[in-house]
Amino acid sequence: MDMLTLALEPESSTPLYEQLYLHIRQAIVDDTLTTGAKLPSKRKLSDFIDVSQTTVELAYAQLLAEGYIESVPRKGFYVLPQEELYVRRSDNPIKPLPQKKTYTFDVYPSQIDTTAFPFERWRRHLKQVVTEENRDLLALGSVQGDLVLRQEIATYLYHSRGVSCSPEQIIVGSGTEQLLPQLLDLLTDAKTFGIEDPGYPLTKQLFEHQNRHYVPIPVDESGLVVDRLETERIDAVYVTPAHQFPTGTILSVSRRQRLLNWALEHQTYIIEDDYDSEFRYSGKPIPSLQSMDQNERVIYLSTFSKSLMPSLRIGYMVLPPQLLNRYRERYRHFTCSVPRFEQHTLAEFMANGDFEKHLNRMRKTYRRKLEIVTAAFKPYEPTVSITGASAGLHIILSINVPHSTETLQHMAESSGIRIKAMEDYYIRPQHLHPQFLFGFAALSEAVLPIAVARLMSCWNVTKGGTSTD
Amino acid sequence: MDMLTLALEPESSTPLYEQLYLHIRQAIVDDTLTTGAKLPSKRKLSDFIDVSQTTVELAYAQLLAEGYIESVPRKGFYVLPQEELYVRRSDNPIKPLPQKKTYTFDVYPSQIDTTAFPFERWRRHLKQVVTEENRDLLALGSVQGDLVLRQEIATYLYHSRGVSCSPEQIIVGSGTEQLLPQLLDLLTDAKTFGIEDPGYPLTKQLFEHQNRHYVPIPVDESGLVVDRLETERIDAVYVTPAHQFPTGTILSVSRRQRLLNWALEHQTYIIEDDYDSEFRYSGKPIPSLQSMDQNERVIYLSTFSKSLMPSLRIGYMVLPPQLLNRYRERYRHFTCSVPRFEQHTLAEFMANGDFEKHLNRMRKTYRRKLEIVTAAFKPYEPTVSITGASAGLHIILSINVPHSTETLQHMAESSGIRIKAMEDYYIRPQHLHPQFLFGFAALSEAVLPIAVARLMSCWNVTKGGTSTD
DNA sequence: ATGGATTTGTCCGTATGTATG
DNA sequence: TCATACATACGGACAAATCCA
Repeated sequence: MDMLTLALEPESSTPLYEQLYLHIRQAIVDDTLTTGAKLPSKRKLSDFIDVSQTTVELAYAQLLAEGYIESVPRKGFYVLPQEELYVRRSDNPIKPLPQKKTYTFDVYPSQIDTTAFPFERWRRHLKQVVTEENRDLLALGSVQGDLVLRQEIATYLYHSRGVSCSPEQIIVGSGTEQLLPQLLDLLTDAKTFGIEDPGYPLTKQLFEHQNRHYVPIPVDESGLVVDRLETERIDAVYVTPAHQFPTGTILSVSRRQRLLNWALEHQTYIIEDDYDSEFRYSGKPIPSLQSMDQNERVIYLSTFSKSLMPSLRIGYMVLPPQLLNRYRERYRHFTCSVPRFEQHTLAEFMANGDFEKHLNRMRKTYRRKLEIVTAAFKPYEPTVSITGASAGLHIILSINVPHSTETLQHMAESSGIRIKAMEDYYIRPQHLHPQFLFGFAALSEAVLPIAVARLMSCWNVTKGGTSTD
Repeated sequence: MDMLTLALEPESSTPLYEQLYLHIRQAIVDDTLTTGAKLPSKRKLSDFIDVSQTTVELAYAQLLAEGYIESVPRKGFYVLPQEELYVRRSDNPIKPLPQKKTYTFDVYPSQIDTTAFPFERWRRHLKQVVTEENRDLLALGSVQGDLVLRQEIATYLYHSRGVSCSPEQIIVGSGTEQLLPQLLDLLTDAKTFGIEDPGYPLTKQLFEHQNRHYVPIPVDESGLVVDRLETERIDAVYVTPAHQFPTGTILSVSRRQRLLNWALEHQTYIIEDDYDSEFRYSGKPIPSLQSMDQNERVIYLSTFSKSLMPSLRIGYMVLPPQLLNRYRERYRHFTCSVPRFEQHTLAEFMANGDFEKHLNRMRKTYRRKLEIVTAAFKPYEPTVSITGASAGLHIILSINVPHSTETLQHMAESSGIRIKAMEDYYIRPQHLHPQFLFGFAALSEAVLPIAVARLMSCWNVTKGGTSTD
C-alpha cells in the first residue's frame, strides 16, 4: 500500500476515519490493493500517517463491516477478492406524464363538496387522539381495524342502513381498491364473477389485476338483470343495489328477492357495494340488500370517500361468518393499512355525533345543488332530459341533438368543460343516444347555473328545447 | 285491499307515511295484496283512513322506488310480482379468536420504543396541515403520493442512504404489504423469485398470496449466497443488504458486486428492502445497494415503521425508469392508499428537520439500550453468546444448553417472556443449536436487565457461563 | 261515436313542529 | 336565544285517462 498518497485533511468536515476508509476503499476498488494484500497494522499505519490508533481502527472496522477486508485474529487485515462492476448504459427515459388540462368547469362524478368539511371538529378530535397517553397507538393494532372504529361503524350501519352485524365481522381498510382484492382472494371457489354493465370502471380493473374471470351483466331500469346470472353461469356477483353506478337505478324488490334466492341456491356470495347510499333526497333511504338477507350470502362494502372525503382512504366490509373465519386464517399475520391515528379520529368523530351532523348538512347541501341544476336544465327540455335525480352526486343527461357522443364531448372540452360520457362506463360498447354524467357536487351554487348555461350553449341547445343546427 | 286493518298511529314517532308504507309492504310480501292488484287511489285512501293525500303519495312513492309497485300514469298503482324469499338456516359460528396471552416481558422484534415519540411536534404539523386553506387535500391526490412528500423522501434518501432518484421515481404506499404486491405485478417476466432464508416471514406470505413462485436462498455470514441465484435459475431477487433480517449480517462488497453484475447480465431486478437501516451504532451507515448500481437494476424499498411508528402505515419504493413507466401505465387510474393529511404531516415533519432530530434521538436511545442488554448478557457468556449487535432493534442469542429450541421457548413463555426463535424464520427447516431474537426496543432501560435476568434464570443459565442442569 | 263528468297521478303552495347553528 | 330550514302533513290545481249517458 502506497501510504505516501495518504494525505488526510484534519480540518475537513469529514472525519479522519472516514477519509482513511474512503482512501483505502478506493485503493481496493482500483485494484491498487489487490486480493490477499495485507493492510498495515493499526500501529504502523497510525504512526506513519500520524493519527491515533482509534482512527485506523474505525476505518478498518467499516471496511470489515462492508466486506472489503477480512480480519484474521492476531495476524492482520487482508483485502478480500473484488468483482469488477460492469456498467451497461441503458438509459431508459422516464416518459413524461400527460399534461393535465385545466378546465373551467369540472363536472366529473367522484368529486365532492369540500367547502363544508368541519375542519375545526376534525382537528379537535385529532388533537385528542394524538397524545402521549395514547402512545399504544404507535404500535400495530388489529388486522381488521381497531375495535373502537368497528363498533362505531357497526352501530352506524345498523341505524342508517339496517345492516346488522357485530363489530368483529367488520374489516377496515384503505377503500375498495384495497378491500375488494382481499375479498376476491377469499372467494376462491368462484371462477366467474358477474359485474354490472355499465358499472364502476375500477371494479373491472380490480378483477383484471387479480386475474379473475368476469362477465358483464346488463343493467336496465330495475337494476341488474338477475336472470342473466343463471344463463351466464355466474358464480358470484358484484352489485350496487341502492344506487347503481352510473345509471342511478335502484335494484327492484323482485330482483333483490331473485338475487338472494340465487345466492342461497348456489351457496355463493353477493358483493353489495353501497358506495353512496348516504345521499338520497326523497323519501326514506333504500334498504341495503344485506338487511334483506337471512342466509349469510351478502358481503356489504362501503367507504367514507363520499360522506367525508376521498383522500381519507377508509373503507370497510362486513363479512358473513364463514368468510370471516377464512379471512382470519388467511390474514392473521397481516396489518390493517389504515393509520391508527386516523382510525381513532374517525371513531371519535362518529361517537360524538359529528358524522351524523355532517351527513345531514351535506345531504342538505347536495339537495340544494341538485335543485339548482335541475332548474337550470329545465328550460332546455325536451332536448335535454334528466334522470337519476333522486340520489347521489351526479345526474344523467340524455341529449337529443344530431351529434355523436364523441362530438359533444369534444365540444364540451373545447369550452373548458370536463364531462364524462355514459358510453365510457360500458364494458360492452353500446349504441345509444348521447348520455352524459353531470356531477354537481364540487361546483358552488353560484357556479352551477353558469356551468349548465355554458354546456348548453357549446352544444347549441337553446331554451325552448330546439337545437339550432 | 282490506283497509280496515290500516290502523295508523298519529302519535307514533314513525311518520304516518312510513307506517302506511310498512303496512302495504307487509301486505305485498304476505301475498295479501297479490300481483297485479290495484292499490286504492291516493284520494280514496286518504279519505278512508283520514290522512292527507301527501301522506299516501309519500308512501306510494317509496314503494315505487323500491320496486314493490308500478305506476301507470293517470290510471293507478299496481302491485308488481313478488318472489318468495327462501331461508335456509346455515348458522356458521364465528370462531373465537385465540386469547392473547399477556406477557411480563415482550422481546419480539418489530416493536419500537414509543416513549420518545415527539407528539407535540407531530400535533403541531397536523394542526398546520388540517386547515380550511388546505381543503384541496380532501380530494384525491397523485397515485404515487403527493409531490411534497416524495420530494422530502428523495432528499432524505440521497443524504442518508446515498440513493439517488428523482421524486417522480418514488411510489408512496401503506407499507411493504401494499407496495410489494404492486411491485411483483410489475415484474411480469420474472417466473422464479429468490428470497432470503431465513427471512422476514411476511415476504414469503406475500409471494404466496400473489401466487408467485419463489425459491429460498440461504444466507451466510456474508449475507445472501449470491452464487445460488445462477444455480437455482432465479429471475429476480428480494434482499435486505444493509442489515439482513433476522440474522443481521451485511451483504459483503464482493457479493454486492456479483449480485449487481448478475442483475445486469440477466437484465432483471433486485428488490432491496432497507427496512431498518436507520439504526446502525458503529461506524458509518452501510451504503445502500441502489447507490452502487449504475444500471437501473435495483428497486429500493423502505418504510417509516421503525423510524417513526409501525401504525403510521407509510412506506415507499424507488422504481428504475423502465418499471416506473410500466407502473404509470398500469396504475394510472388507481389511488394512493395513504391519507393525504398523513402524507403532508409527514412531509412537514421531515422538512422541518424534526425527522432527522428524532432519528438521532432514537439512535442514541437504542444504542444505550443495546449497551445495557449486551452488558446484561455478558456474565452468562459463553453459554449465551450475542451476535448482530451493531445495528437494528434486536440481537441474536445463541444458547449453548442441553435443551431444544422448543423447550427453551416453552420455558420462556411460562416465565412470562414472549420471545421468538431463529428457527421460525427459516423456510427450509434447519437443525441448529438454539438461537433466539431478543428485541430490545420496546422495553425501558430499567426493565431490560430484569428481563435478561428472568430469561437467564428460567433457562437455568447461571453467571459464569455454565448451565446448572 | 261522442262529449262531458269522473277518476286518476302529478305538481305545487302552505302550515307546523323540530332540529340546527 | 332566536332565526332558519327542513321533514312531515295538508289541501288544492291541473291534465290525462277512463267511463258513461
